[in-house]
Amino acid sequence: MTETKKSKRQDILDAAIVLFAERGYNGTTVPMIADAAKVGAGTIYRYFDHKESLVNVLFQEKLNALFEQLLKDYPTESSIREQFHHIFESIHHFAMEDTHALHFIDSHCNEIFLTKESQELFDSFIEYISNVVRVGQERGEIIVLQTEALIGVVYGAIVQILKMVRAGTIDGSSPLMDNLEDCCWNAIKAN
Amino acid sequence: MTETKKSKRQDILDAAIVLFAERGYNGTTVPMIADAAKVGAGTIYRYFDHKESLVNVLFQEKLNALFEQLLKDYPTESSIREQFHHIFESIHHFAMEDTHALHFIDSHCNEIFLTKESQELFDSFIEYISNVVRVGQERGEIIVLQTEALIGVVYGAIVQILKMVRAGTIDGSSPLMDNLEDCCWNAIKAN
Amino acid sequence: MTETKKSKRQDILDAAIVLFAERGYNGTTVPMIADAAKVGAGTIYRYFDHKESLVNVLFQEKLNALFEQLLKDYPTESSIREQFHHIFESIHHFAMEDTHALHFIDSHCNEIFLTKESQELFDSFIEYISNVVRVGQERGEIIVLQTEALIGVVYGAIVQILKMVRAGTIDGSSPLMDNLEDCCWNAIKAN
Amino acid sequence: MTETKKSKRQDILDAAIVLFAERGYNGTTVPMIADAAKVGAGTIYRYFDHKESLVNVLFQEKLNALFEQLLKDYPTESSIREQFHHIFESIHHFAMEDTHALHFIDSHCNEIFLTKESQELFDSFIEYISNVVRVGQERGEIIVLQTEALIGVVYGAIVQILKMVRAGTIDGSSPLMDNLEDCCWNAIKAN
DNA sequence: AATGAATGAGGGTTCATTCAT
DNA sequence: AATGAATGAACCCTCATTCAT
Repeated sequence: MTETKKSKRQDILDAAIVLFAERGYNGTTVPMIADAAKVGAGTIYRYFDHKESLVNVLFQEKLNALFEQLLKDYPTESSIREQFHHIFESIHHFAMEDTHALHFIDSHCNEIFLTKESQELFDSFIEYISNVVRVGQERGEIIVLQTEALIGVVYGAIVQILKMVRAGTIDGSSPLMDNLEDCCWNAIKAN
Repeated sequence: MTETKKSKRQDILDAAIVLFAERGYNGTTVPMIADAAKVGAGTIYRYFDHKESLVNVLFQEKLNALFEQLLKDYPTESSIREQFHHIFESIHHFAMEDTHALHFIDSHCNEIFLTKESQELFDSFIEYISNVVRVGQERGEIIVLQTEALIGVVYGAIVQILKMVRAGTIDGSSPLMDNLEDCCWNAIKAN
Repeated sequence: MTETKKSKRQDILDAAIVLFAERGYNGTTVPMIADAAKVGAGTIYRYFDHKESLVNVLFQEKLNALFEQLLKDYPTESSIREQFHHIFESIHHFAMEDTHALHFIDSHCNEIFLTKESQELFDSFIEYISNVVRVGQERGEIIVLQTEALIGVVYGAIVQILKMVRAGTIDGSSPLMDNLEDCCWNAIKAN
Repeated sequence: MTETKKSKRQDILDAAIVLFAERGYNGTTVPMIADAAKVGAGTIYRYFDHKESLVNVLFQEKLNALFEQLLKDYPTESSIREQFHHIFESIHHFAMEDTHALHFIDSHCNEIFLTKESQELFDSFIEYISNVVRVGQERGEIIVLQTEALIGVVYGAIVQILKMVRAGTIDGSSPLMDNLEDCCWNAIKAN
């Protein structure tokens, strides 16, 4: 066959993330995933111990991909504003390339079926950004308020924007997104 | 009995919102709700046609409550900045009074089991705020960018902040919240 | 309704023991039990945590019933021969009253899904008979050979006889059974 | 390779009997057998039509082996007591050589998945012994009671003894086993 | 000949919903 | 009006069997 022949495992992951993003973990049944992935229901269990295992693998894989995007060409030596630009752009880029991943991560990051490992990975992602904010505060580029709160403002704004891009409410291309980055920065910049 | 004797219906709604907020609609079973409400499982069906009906009633009641909070003493004649303050404060107040409601609304507002009516109510809520932003843009108080995008920034930021307050990550009392309101405003104010 | 109205729980147990005796635990499905008991499959789970729980409850209930039969009017002061008679008769009586119970006990007593409690109950049953044999050996009524081995001979013989009665191969009524009791006794009596 | 290289077919049978004896037919999965036999799951289906076919082949092969053991050097001309000795010894020998076979046969001889052929082979085995008992009765060496019942006593006793040997409860070596043979004989001998 | 990935029917179990009490 | 026992459809998962390699 000349069809794109990814592995079944990947087919399953690809089908699952769409459904999890759209319907949530508990609203998605294993047969739904099997149908969407065009595999038998039993096949899913050759690659994943159980449904929870699948969602955790997916969560970690996507979060790692986001993390890699973030760390790629990270401008360690630049100003915090430029680092902020890099972060915003990375997340934006990630959301554009993998339409469902960011929404999936955001809507599942507090669920009780996430393993400790999944939760810690998410925490380390937040921690990474927290450090940038902290340094920005020390350097006087970012206002001095409880760091977590500032993360909340920016994280909430970015994720919501990208949810809207995904929903088609707003357009995810260049001029608007650059302006929205400025908006987010303005929320936390000093002065 | 001298206990607070609200109606069974209210007991059910009160129990359900906590569970829906914490575990999601699909992660919450009807027996769970019945137990938490201290009623028989069958009793729920005397007040609600089915589980979907219950979640829609809850969604609309809570959203209407939020809406009422918003409209109460709304400063129609004031500056957009002052209107923004009112909106921020209203949502904040709502979230403080009813710990689970805002998170419940936000985490369920895109679910497929919401009726058209529920969705339209949510849309009208967003539309109400959109109009404020639009007027602000006309008056030169708010930057001129696609209105929906600005709503997204502010809505995303506020909801995330209040989720963190709920989780105990940040403190929801006065000085910090006032500053965070400024942050949100800075994100969209003109110049 | 004027039908015999035992509890559903008892209906389930009554249906299950027949199936377990005839097809074994693993050869019996929960729907089979539900059909035979004329209850919904879900009803079984109102009374038993899971299938393993059901089989253990059944095992212990039946073994306790056998034990009670054994202890009822037990001739503590009589000769070992008379005690042997009582034991044989008790097991025989038990097997006649509850056609499937003895075969069920015997065919499941070594299964891995039995809980420690079930196993210990069975051990205590065997131990009870062992003590009789031991005393018989001390009194010179029973030959001196490893006690467990003698138990094996008699237990194996009795159970096999009663399996055959159950299968219709032999008749379980008085004259024959008395003679078979003598056979079993002759196997272990002194001289 | 210098390893004992029996056929795959034999590897499968050897693995299967251990599992069937320990876990029962329904408690044993085909992948379990494949793993234990160190063959692919599919390979089993090159040698056996399906799982039922495998268990029937095994049942018949083992029963034939037992039968052969029994017929080897059978003392046709000797006294019934000597024939009894031969039978007891043959079964004992068989059980010592092939630890799981006798238990497998006994625990599966009434199962519904046995083919008519398997059942008839088992019946013919019992019938063979029955004839010995019958002649013994005619010759006045064995008590006159329903033949099947006497078979039950002796068969049940022997099988139970050998199960206990297998379980390690009693020792299967000479002095004890000879005494147990006497026990069994005493159960059915005339006078 | 041999494999083991793939399948889907059917297993044990849960749960939204009904209904006799 | 209120209950919770009862139900059976549908859940997650297993496993006998097939088949491309």
